[in-house]
Amino acid sequence: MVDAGTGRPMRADARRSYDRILKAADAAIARDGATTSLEEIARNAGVGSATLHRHFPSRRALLNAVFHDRIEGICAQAHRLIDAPDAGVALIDWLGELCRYSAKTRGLAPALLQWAGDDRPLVQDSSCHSMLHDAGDRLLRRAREAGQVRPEVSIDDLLTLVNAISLVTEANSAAIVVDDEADRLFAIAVEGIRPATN
Amino acid sequence: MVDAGTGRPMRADARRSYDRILKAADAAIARDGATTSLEEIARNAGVGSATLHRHFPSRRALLNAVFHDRIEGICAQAHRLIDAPDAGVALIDWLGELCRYSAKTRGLAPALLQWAGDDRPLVQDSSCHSMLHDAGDRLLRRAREAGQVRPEVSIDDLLTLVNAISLVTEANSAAIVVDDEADRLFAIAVEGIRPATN
DNA sequence: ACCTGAACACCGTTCAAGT
DNA sequence: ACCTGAACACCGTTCAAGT
Repeated sequence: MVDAGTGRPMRADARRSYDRILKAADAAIARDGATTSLEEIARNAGVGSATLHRHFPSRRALLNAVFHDRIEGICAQAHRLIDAPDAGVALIDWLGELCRYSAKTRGLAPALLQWAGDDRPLVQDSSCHSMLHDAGDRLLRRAREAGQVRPEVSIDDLLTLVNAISLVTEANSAAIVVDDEADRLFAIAVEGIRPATN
Repeated sequence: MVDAGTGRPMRADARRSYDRILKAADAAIARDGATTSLEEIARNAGVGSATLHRHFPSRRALLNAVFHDRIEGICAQAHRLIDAPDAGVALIDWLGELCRYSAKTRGLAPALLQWAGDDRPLVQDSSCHSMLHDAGDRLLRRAREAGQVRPEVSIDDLLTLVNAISLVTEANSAAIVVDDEADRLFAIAVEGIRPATN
C-alpha cells in the first residue's frame, strides 16, 4: 500500500489506521448511506477524527476508496462481455447489472455523481466514476458499430441514467416500494414506453 | 389561511410568521437546494427557530408548502391536456415539462421523493407528490386506453423515472454538464436506445 | 395562542501538542 | 511521519418562560 500523496510506502501504523477506517466506513455506509457521520466512523475505527481527514481529505475520497474494489469487479465483467455474440444485449446486460447492484448498495449511487466539488478536474483519475466510464464506453462503441444503439447516445448518458435510477431507488428504499423497482425503471428507460413493435 | 392542525383560522401574528418563513425558505432553497439550513431560514425570516418548527414539523412539510402552488400549476396544465388530440403525445409532453421544470428548480426533485419518514401514510393527502400522481394518472389512463402505452407501465413508474432524472441533474448541476441534460435523458428514457424503427 | 431564547446533543474541520 | 484531543463554528430539536 502506497501513500496517495507522496507515492512512498505507508508506515505500518498509518496503514493500520487506513484499513480500520475503511472497514468502519464500509459498515457505516451500508447501514446509513453516503451521508453517514464521519465522526462516528472515526470513533468506530478507534482513530482520531483528524486522522480520518488526512487519509481521506473529502467524503468523496472515502466513498471512492470504499467502493473501489467492487467497481473494479463490475468493470472486469464488462471486459468479459466484450466478446459476447450480441453487442447490443451485452451492453444492456451490463448496464442492468450495474443498475441492480448500485440500487441495492447503499451509498454507491451518491458516490458516482459527477460532483464538481473541491476535487481535481476528473482527467485520467481512478475514481469509480471514471473506471465505469472507460469500461462501459468499450461496450457502447461495439454496440454502436453493430448498429444496435442510436449514434447520438453517449456512455455518459447511459451511466447517468442508470445512476439516476439507482439514486431514486435508494432514496425511496425506506418507503413502500417493490424491491425490483430498479429493474422496472431500467426496463422502461431502456426500452421506451411505446407498445412493443414485434 | 387556516391552521393545518386545528382547522381554525390563524391569528394575525401567526399568519405573518408563516408567510415570512415561506418567503425566506423559497429563497434559501432556490440558492442551496433542499438541504439548506432551517436555522438560517428562521434567521432570515426574523423568527425564532422554534416558530419554524411548529409551523412546519418536518423539512418535508416545509418543502411541500414552498412548492405547492407551482405544482398546482403543473397539475392544471395536465387538466388542460386531457382533451389533446393525441393521448400519447399529451402524456409525454406533460412528463417532459415536469422533468424540465423539476430539473431546473433546486429542491423540487428531493421534495417529490416518496420518503417513508415520520409522515403519515400518504393516503389522500395534498402533498406535491400525490397531486402530481392524480393529475398524471388521468393522462396515463387515457393514453393507455388509446393503445399508446404498454399496459404494465404505471404512473408511479413514470413519475419516479422523471424524478430520478431531475434528481441526478440537480445533483450534477455544479459539474460540467450540458444544461439540457434533463432533456437528453428524458428522451432516452422514454424512447429507448434502440434505433428508430421507421 | 403564539413566540422567543437558551439548552442540549450532535456535526465537520482544523491545529497545536505529543510520540 | 503520524496521531491525538481539544477548539471552533456550525447544525436540528426541544422546552421553559414570556406576551
